[in-house]
Amino acid sequence: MKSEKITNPDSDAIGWSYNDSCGAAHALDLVGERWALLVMREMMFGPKRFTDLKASLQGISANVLTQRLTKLEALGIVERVTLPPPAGRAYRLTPWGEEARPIFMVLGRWGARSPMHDRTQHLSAASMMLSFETMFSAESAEGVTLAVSIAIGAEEFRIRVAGGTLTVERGGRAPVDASIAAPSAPLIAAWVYGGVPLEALEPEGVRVDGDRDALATFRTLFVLPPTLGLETASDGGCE
Amino acid sequence: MKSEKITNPDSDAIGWSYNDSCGAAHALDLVGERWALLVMREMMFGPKRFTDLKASLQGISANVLTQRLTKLEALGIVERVTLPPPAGRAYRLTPWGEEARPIFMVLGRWGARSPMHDRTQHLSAASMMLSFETMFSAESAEGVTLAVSIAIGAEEFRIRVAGGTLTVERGGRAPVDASIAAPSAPLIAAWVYGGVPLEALEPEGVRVDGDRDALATFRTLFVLPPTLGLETASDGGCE
DNA sequence: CAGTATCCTCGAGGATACTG
DNA sequence: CAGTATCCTCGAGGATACTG
Repeated sequence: MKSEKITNPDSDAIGWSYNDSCGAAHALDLVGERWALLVMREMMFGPKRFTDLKASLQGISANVLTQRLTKLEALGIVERVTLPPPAGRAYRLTPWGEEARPIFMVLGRWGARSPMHDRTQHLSAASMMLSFETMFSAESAEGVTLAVSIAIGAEEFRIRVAGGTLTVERGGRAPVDASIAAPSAPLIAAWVYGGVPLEALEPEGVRVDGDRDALATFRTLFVLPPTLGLETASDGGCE
Repeated sequence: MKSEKITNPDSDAIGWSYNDSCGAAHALDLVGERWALLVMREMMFGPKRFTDLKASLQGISANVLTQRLTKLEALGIVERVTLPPPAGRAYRLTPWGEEARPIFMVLGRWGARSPMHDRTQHLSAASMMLSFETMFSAESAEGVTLAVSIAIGAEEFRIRVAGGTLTVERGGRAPVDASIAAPSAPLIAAWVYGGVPLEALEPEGVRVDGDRDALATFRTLFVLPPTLGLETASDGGCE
C-alpha cells in the first residue's frame, strides 16, 4: 500500500477521527484531544480571557491554547464574546458547550476514586467549583438553606444551597451568610476535603467573614467517594 | 532553560500528566489517551479476547491495543482472566473499570447532539448496547415489561425492561418475548434510531422471531436527544 | 494583552515481520 | 490466536520571537 492520502471526511474538519458511530466516540473526536476538555472546564462558570485561560491551565502553551480555542469555536462549542471594559475580548461556552458539564462530573467522580489521585497539585478556581457541584450531597443538604461567597484570587463565586440544590455563580453582590477569600483553590480544598480547619489556613492568607456555623454546615455538604485500596480489587467474580 | 529532564512523578507511572488536582483531569491522565476509553467500552458487557477487541475497534493496531491494555491493567482498570475453553485468555474490567459506565453515557448523550455526528460508520455491538442504556427513556417504559434477545454477529445480548428499568446482559438462555439476529450493529441502529422497519432489513440478513408487538414497543423506549441545528446556537445571552 | 509565526524535537503509533 | 519487536514517519506541541 503506497502512502496514498486517504481523504477522510471527518479528518478534514476535525483533524482525526475514530470513524465510529458511537456517540461517545464522536464526542471524543470533538473534545478528546489533549487539553480540549480542560479548556472547556475553565469556562464552565462564565467567559474567560485568553490570558486567564492560560494562567488557569498550568502547562499549556499559547500555541496549543489558540489551536484548541479555534477548533472549539469552529465546532460550535465555544464562541468569542466582547465583554465590557476592562475585560475586552473573551471566550465563552455556547449552550451546547455548557451541556458538557455532566462530563466533568462523571469524570471527576470516577477519577476521585483513583488511588493515584494526588490532591496536592495545581487546582483552578473553576475546578474547585465544579468539584462542589460534583461532590454535593443532596441528602446532607436536607433542610439546609445558606449562601456563601468564596473568592479565589480575583475570582469570586456565590454558592447557594436551598431545597436540596446547589447553585454556583460568578460574582454576585447579593448578601451571603459568610464569605471566604483565599489566594488559591487548594486552600479551600484543604478545608472542605482535607478537613483542615479554616483557622489553620489563616496564616496562608485565607480570610473568613460572617457566620461560622453556616461555614461548618457548608463543609459537610460535600462528600468525596471512597478512594479505592491500592490492591487490585478482585472481589466476587462477575459473569 | 536547558533541556534538563524534569522527573515528574506521574509521568513515570502514567506517561504524561496534567499535574492537576481536578478529579476530571486526573481521570484524563488515566484514560484520556487515544483509544483508552474505547478499549474500555468494548469490555462493558463482559470479558473480551485480544482479537475480538481488535476487531471491534476498527483502526486500532495490535501495537496500540497491547499498550493500552498493559497500562489499563497496571492502573487496576482492567484485569486478565482465563475463560473456559474455547475462549482462553481474555481481558475484563475491574469493578472500578465498570464504574466508568456513566462516562460513556454522558459522552454519548452529549456527542449525540452534535450536528457533525455521522451515524453511518462502524458501530460495535457493545456501543449499540451502551446506546440502549444511554437513550433508554424511563417515562416511555412505564408499565412495560418485556425481554428481547438481540444477536449481533456472534454476540448475543438479552435485554429486559421492567419497572422502568433496563438491563442488558451477555448471552442468556432465559426465555424472551422476541429475538433479533443481525449481522452487524448498524442494522439494529437503523431500526431503533433510524426508523427503518425490521422487514426492510431482512434483505440485509436481519432475522426476527417472536412477538412483533413487543418489538414495536421496545423500539419506542429509546429516544435520541435532539440534534443541534448547524447554526451556532446564540440564544439569550447568559452572564 | 492577545495572540501569530517559525522552528525544532520527540514520541505516538502505523506497518510489517516475527514468535510462543 | 495473542501478542512482541523493529523500524519509520508524521504530526503534536514546546520554545522562542514577533505583532497588532
